[in-house]
Amino acid sequence: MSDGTFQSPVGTHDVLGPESRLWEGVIATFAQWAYRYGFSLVISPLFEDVGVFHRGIGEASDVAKKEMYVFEDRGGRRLALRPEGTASVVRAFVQHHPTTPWRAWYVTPAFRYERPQAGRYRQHHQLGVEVLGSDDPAIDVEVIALAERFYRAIGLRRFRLHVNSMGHAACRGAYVEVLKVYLAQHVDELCDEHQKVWSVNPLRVLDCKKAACVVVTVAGPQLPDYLCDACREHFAAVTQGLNAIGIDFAVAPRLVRGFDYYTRTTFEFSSDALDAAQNALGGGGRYDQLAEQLGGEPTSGIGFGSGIERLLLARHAEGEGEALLKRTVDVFVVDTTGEDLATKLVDDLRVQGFAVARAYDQRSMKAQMKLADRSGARLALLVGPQERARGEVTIRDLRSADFEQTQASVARDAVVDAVIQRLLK
RNA sequence: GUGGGCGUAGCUCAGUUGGUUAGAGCGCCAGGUUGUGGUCCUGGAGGCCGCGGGUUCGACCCCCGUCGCUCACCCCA
Repeated sequence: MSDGTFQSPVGTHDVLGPESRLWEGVIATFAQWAYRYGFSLVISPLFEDVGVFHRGIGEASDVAKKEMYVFEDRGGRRLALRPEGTASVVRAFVQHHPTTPWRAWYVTPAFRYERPQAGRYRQHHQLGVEVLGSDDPAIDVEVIALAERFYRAIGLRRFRLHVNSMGHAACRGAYVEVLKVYLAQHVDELCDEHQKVWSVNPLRVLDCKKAACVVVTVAGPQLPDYLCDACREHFAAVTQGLNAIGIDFAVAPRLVRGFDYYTRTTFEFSSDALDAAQNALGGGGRYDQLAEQLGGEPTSGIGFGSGIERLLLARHAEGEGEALLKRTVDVFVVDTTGEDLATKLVDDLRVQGFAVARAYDQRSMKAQMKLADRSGARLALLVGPQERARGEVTIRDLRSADFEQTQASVARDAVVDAVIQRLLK
């Protein structure tokens, strides 16, 4: 638009009411579940030294290579807007040395420069958790369980969980060598793109959805077969733990995630209600090298992140959540005295804990009643010249069919009690 | 980064082979009911037809450009 007005930049969006109610619900639910699992909120800057992300997520990854918002500030510092949540949190851990195991949750925008499409934005929003300072498989289980329980709590049902282990540096390294040899023998069978770039990061080929690559990799060496004893035992403990608490999952030997920092446990939740192009609800895994890569002591960690837009998209696709859109108030105050008696009445009721709305601009009784109806209020309180003269307020039940009978006037001093009695009985 | 579809009222959309005052539904405001919502009736406000240029006697309509939205590829959340 070039008519002198502005609009939100490409790939970004404003969320207004009533849709924002859905966001409130999702975030509040996550905060509640994170609290249950012992996590504390961490708030960290939206931008970091670009090195935090380069060293964290890997310079070869698509996100670091071509999707980051990098800029220089007035002091000549090279900064980047966060493309994901984990690297910043680990940087904060390294900087502040909190006691371990440290359990943090976050909700944050994330920025990636890419062409927007369904379920994909330049600014999207993630919520997630990180645990640093222990490699106990019980923690892997808890992190996965939190994600699963949270998804169910917001109403999702049609999703599945895939888990895998990527091993640690040594056993994954050994696997990558074997994979390279295998891929070298089958180069001409790969998809067009990977025929050229497979050797840069052979693990990426496992992630390729093209039929050609899938055929080759399914028949090739599988990562779980190359795990060292320690990693194998760790993974067995994770799957055993998931079984113990009744969480359904499937082992996906070819599941590797987009960021380089993952080790051992990796997992992804995908929605069956969404198209494959954007069915990833969230995922995560263990990153036992990341703290060290960011200059800290070797510290193992694990976390997961989930996109809020995706969660809402998936829930919508499942036909859930629409009922949450309707916001209502408890009481609507109608005042036609011209003396603003509503101001005190509204304040009294809000202090008592009620959600209260009123009309403004001296509108007619009829117009105010119409607003009262649309507000979804259970009760309307009417103050007009008659009530003012008698020191009363008329209470009307907006939900009852025979409102003529249930309408009653009470003394101004008794209004709060009357409302309490009608709404809390 | 590459390609397809689409830009008309706050929202969802009509708009005939190019023809002069651009429409509907919903929403909003007011009145019918001089103090009473949910139904109904009547009226009203609200549009540089995304923006710029071109063709034409004449453009919402055709052409070019541009910006934006959207979908797909890639990758992800």
